[in-house]
Order: sequence, then C-alpha cells, then structure tokens
Amino acid sequence: MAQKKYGASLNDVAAAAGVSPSTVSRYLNSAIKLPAATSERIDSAISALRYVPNPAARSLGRGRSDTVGLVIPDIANPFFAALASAVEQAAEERGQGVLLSATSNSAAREADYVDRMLRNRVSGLLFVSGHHNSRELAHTLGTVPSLVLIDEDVPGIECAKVFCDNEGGGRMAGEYFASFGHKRIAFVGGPERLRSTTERLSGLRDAAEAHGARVVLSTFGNYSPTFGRLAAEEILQSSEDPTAVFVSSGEIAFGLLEAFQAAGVAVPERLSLIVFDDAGPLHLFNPPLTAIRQPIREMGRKAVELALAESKESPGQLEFKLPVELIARGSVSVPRET
Amino acid sequence: MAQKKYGASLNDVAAAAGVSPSTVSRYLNSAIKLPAATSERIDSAISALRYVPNPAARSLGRGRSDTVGLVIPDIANPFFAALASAVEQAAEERGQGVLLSATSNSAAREADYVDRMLRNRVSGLLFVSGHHNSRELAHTLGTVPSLVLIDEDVPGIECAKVFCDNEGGGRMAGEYFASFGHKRIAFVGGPERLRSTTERLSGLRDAAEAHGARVVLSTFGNYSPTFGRLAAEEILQSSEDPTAVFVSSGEIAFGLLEAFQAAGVAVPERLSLIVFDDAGPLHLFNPPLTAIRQPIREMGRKAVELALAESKESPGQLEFKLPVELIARGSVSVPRET
DNA sequence: CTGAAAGCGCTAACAT
DNA sequence: ATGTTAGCGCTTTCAG
Repeated sequence: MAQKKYGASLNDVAAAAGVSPSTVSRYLNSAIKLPAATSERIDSAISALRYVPNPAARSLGRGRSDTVGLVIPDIANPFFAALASAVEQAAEERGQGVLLSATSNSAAREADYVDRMLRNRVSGLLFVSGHHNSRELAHTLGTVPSLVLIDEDVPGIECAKVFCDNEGGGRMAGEYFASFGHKRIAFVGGPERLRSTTERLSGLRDAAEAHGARVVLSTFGNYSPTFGRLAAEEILQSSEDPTAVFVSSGEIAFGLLEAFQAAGVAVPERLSLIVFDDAGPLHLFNPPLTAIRQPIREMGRKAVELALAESKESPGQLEFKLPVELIARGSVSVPRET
Repeated sequence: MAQKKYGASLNDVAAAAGVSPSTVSRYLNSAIKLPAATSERIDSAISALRYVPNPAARSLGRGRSDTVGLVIPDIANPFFAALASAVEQAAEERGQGVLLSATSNSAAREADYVDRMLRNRVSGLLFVSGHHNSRELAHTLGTVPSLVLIDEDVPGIECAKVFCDNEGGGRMAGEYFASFGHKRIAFVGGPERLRSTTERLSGLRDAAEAHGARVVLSTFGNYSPTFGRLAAEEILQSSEDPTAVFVSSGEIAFGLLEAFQAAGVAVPERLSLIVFDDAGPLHLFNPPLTAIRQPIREMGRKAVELALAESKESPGQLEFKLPVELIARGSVSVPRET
C-alpha cells in the first residue's frame, strides 16, 4: 500500500458533490445536518469515488489521533493478553483505535515506547510497568496528559490509576492457608519493590500473623517460568520448611510447578499452592490451581474510561482498587504431617 | 496529549541550527552525510528543543506509515498472542510499528478492519482469518498490496501465504495414535471449510487408513471452549466408540477436557488426546497434553519479512509451509480394552 | 550538495 | 448555514 496517489480525497468528493471540502468534512464528522439532497450527493460521490478518509491527515490537522496507547511488558503473557483484549474492546466502543507496544520486559524500552505514544498523539495512554522505574521514565511519564497507570504503580507520578486489591488478595490467600492449618508460608513475588509485590506480601503476612502463621520465606524475581524454577529450589532447600506457597504470577507458577514435578514434590500433599492471577486455564492443571482472580476486563474498561474522560476532574477519585476473589480449586490441602 | 501546539517542529530545529528544513529532514532520514559541524548543530538543536518527529505528518507526506497491520481473530487466544508477539518483534527489528486489530471472531469485522489498515497506509498487512470468508472480504483483500495471509487461507486471493504443515501435523497425530494401537479416531476440528481444518483432517485420515485405523467421527465448530464441551458430548455419545481424539485447537481442547472431567472420563485411559497447537502451558495439564507444535515465532517472522519484501517477486515462492513437530507427553496411551 | 516551495488530506478559524 | 483560507509537520521535486 505504498503508492503515492492512493485514492480519492475529501476535495475530490467535495468537487463531485458540488460543495466545499469543509462541508463534506463537517458532514462526515456529523457536526452538521444537511438538506437531504446534498447529503445524498455527497454519499453517492463517496461511494462512486471509493473515498476513504486518511487518518494521518486528520490526525495532523487536529493534533490528536483517536487512538489510545497501551504499553505492556509482554503480549504473550496471558494476563496482559487479556488486558489488551479488554482495552481494545472498550476503546473500540468509543471509536478509538489502540496502539499497542510490548516492551519485552525491557526497562530501557519503557521510556522509548512512551515517547512513541506521545509522538503519535494518542488521546490517552495506558501504561503497565514491569519494573522498578527509572528516574527517566518518571520524567517522561510526568509530561503525559491523560495517563492511566494499570496494575502497577510508578512512584511520584500523579495520574489516574487502576489497580486490583493486591493487599486484599494477599490477605485472602493467607486466611485460606490458615484455615487449612498451615503455619509456615512461602511467598514468591514478582520483581522486588514493585507495588503489587509488596502489597500482596503485606496482605499475606497480615493475615498469616493474625492466624498464628508466618511468612517464613520470601523471594523476588521477574515474571517468568525461569524465576519460578529458581524459587522452587529455594523453597525446597529452605530450612524453614514451608508447607504452603503463594506465588505472585501465573508465569512464575508455571516454573514452580515444573520444578516441583521434576523433584517429585506433590502439590498439594507436600506443598499447597495459591497463585495470584487466574489468566490461563489453571482449572485444567494438575492439580487444578487455586487462584486469586483479578477483574481484568473491568480493569481495562475502567482504564480506557479514565483516559478518555473529558474533564480531568482532579478532585474526583484518582485511584481505583478493584476487588479480587479467591477461586478455590485443588492446590490447597491440609499441611503434611511434620 | 490533545493540546494543539505540542512541541518543536522540524522547522524550529532547522531555524535553530541555521539550516533549511529539508536538510534536517534528509539528515534525519540518513539519506545524506553532513559536515560534522552542521550535524552537531542539528543534533544539539534537536535535544535543546526536545524535538520529536510527528509520524502523522511524515505519513501524510510520504503516503505510507512505517507500520505493518496485523488482523487476528482474538488477542486473548494464546496462539494469536504468541503470533502477535513474534510479529511485533520482527517488525520492531525493521523499524516498523504494528497496528493490531482483533476481530473478536466476528466475520463482519474482518473486512472493516482490513479497511482500517488500508486507510492507515500500512506498509504491509498480515491477516489471519477465522472464518470461511465472504465475497466482500475477498474483494477488499484483493485490493491490498503486500498482503500476507497467515495460518489460514482465503480462497481466490493471490498473495504471499505462511502456513504450517497442517496435513503433516494431522498425519503425525494419526501415526502416533496408530502406533499405540488405536483403531477408531475422532476428529474435533475448527470451523468447517477452513483450510487448516480440512488439511489436518485429511492428514489424520490418510495416516489412520495407512495403518488400519479409521476416523470414525468428525465434528466442526469455532475455536472456543464452548464448542469443545459440545464436541465432548458428541464423542461420548457416539456409537462408533472412538478411543482417541485429535483436536484442532487449544481453546477447544480446554472445553473438551472440562467436559471429560465432569463426565468422569479419564484421559488417556479411556480416551487418548492430541491437540494441534502447543501454545499455553499444556505440559502442566492433567494429564500433560501431547501436542503438535507450530513454529509460531518463525511464522510471524516470515510473514513480516514477506510483507516488507522490496520487490514483489511473483516468480518466487509465494506459499510457505512451515514444519510442525509432535511433542509427546502423557495424553496418549494404548486404547482401553474393548 | 543545499535551499525554496509546493503539496500530502484534512480541520478549523474566519468570512460571507 | 456554507464557503474560503490558512495551516498541521514533514517530504520531495526542482532550482540554485
């Protein structure tokens, strides 16, 4: 589609319909009502000429692009894929396209991609960070109007934020473990210093301690099966001898499970498991995984809504914390005899 | 980001550097080498003014957009998510962005979204259909230069195509079943009349018959767990009494498995299972699922390559069939005693 | 090899 | 209410 003269322009349509370009423009943007006669002439000119509007020209003329930007760490991760899907749907409903960028978990790219979104004059920017953020990122982000942070915070940025109730999720997990009689719990987090990570841990810890249990081990790493395998080793070798583990992401859980299977460690008989985040078919796993489910679709929708909100009502609520729920399946049982 | 005057323009940079806009433009597009002195002046002007190029203007001026379009049925499906990820990476390497649209499995939207890509003057369009296609779609697609079809064919369109070896995959499954002694095989396909569906079935059938087995049941539906549950019922009620089933997609397999579990049908003891496509953590399922793996990453890369190929070398190879492999896990065993 | 000038297609102040 | 007229920021002939 690279050829220069692509098709008919608005001017051609206007000429064919015997009106001025601005009339056609206004008509098309439904900012106006025309006599039936002229609107028909325009319509037929459009179809006769096979006219298609050029978004680049429109964007250039207006200084914005009817597009919302979405920056995520990794589109192949089921959680982010689901989020992207939700965002796209919500955006579509509002006549906005989505410009997607996955940073491939590279911190360096986060700022670059935000820049790109800015260049593209997106009407709103949804950003999901996957790192403890650099000063540079914070600076870039600081200049972004209609920014919405999803899932993860970036310290020092004041903007709309959509999180799930990480602490509540941690608490649910802790209480659930405690109700089975677990006393020694391990926490496998995402990247250290990330808000979601610390909140989940603190919820878990609070609930545990309120029920006479303890978080005896906590380890942090990136959202990957590789880190999960490492964490599994750490847990199995720990002298603290945990009987339950709460893992902060599905991808990490995959690695954990692989390592447990390889080591002949039975779940839940030997080690109970709860995973935060229920994206992917966890119910079909061996064993079916008990999970904390985030309302991904609602998070995406809310974020789009906030990004596109007309007046940036600073007085209004800026931070939203959506509720999570515990989906009980088969990966938690009473602790083994000690 | 909707404000009008956004930042410095190329003209501002040129003025600050004491050269003409065209010189800056040429310099930035590396179509030229400047004396070190001037190039430095330009560079410092750029950073001083915090100049960022405006892609819309560039696109308008050049008639194309340094962006490849990708249209897929559903971004939340792990297969398509992995494909999108691969495409994005390959595009990035070539300095191209990706404009993504998910049709939400709506046939009606396919043509719309292709149109949108056209408007956006994408430098290449990658299209994955999820339907037996309408005349309208074929017509729209017919006008698209640098079109690449991935995974699924659209009859009557002549363009570059990247498939996997569906027939070979079916054959592998058939042979594998036969090697365990299965005689009666069920096929759960995707949408009927889709090329991938028919090819997988024909490969399966050929291999089965070559080994004294038969495909005793075949059923078709869309790529969803819901259809999988329906198919499971059909299989369980069949008087043909199949002992093995070959299912054409992961999403469908999820539904199948759910229904089998609900009905107390053990896999593989009662029914062996092979799924086409190994996206998602099938190795952690209960039982671990034996699968035909497509080279998703390579497919994405190849498609981008073809879309961006300079000269459309019609004499060259237009259709690529990438090899698949069977990943043996635990969902196939010898058939139960009859 | 560099600069001037004419668009690319559309929008939005101004006029009428 | 419609038309006129400038741009939006960049690319790209075409002169110099």
